[in-house]
Amino acid sequence: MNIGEVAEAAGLPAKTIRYYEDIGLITPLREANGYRRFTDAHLHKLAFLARARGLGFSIEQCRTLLALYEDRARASADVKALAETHLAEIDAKMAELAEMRRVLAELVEACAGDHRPDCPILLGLAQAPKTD
Amino acid sequence: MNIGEVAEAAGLPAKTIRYYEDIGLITPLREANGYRRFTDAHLHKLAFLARARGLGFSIEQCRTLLALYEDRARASADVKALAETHLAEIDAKMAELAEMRRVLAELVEACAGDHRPDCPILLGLAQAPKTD
DNA sequence: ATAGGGCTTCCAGTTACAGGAAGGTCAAGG
DNA sequence: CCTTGACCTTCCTGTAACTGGAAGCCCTAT
Repeated sequence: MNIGEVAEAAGLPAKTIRYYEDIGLITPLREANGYRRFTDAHLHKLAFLARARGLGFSIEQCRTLLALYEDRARASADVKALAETHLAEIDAKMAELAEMRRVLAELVEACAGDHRPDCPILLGLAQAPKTD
Repeated sequence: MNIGEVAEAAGLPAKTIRYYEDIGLITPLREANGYRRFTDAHLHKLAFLARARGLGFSIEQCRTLLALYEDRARASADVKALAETHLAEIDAKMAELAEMRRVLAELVEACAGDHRPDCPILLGLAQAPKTD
């Protein structure tokens, strides 16, 4: 397969696949004309990466996951630990967003949103957060 | 005030304040020796920025908020519209994270996490997401 | 005179790509 | 045979919002 075909099949932009090669995540073969050639195994790996990225794993985490995936002697505990780390990261981000949302929603609700200049949102940003 | 003092007071790293000057968010005065000098008004602006950033507004949104803040003739509707846009962004991110979390948690739960290599997490990444 | 702490500018690195330029390759059509 | 268009290649730049570090000036205290 050429890069276009594998990109389509893996659901990744060709640009991204070239980038993954750059950083050593995959190593496609090369045709005589310089074109990259991908095997089914490459496609499989790319699809794996696409899904791992889709779950929010960082590139480095994906690199580790891929290594574990290809290590027949891995312990599932290592995979689980990595996944739990990431789960905790997700939870931390969600909590941060939820707190932002809470404060922002409160300000938005207090704002009339009309032609007048008085605005509780700007006031809220200008003043120290009230300790409620 | 010098940059160290205002950084402390605004709760922003000095580096960040220099960066904000670079991109034109604030324009401190300068002493004869080249040191930046900040007034109370500058501090006020920086604290405003710190809080807006803390709520997740982008730098460009902060720029707009600051302009609205300083425009006596603003309409609160404009502020509210911006805040609501950002609220929607937050909601979108939270939904994305929640979906990641859902799928990932499911995989983690299915994984024994022991010394054996069998791992539902890796299987889940390797296979097309099941349509449940 | 020197030691320290704070200040300056400038450059590089971070994450995970995306956009675009300049140019080679290949199959089909005229 | 030539051209056209769709692919492909590499290389360079830009993104967001800083952070870290180097080299060097400024000021105060000892």
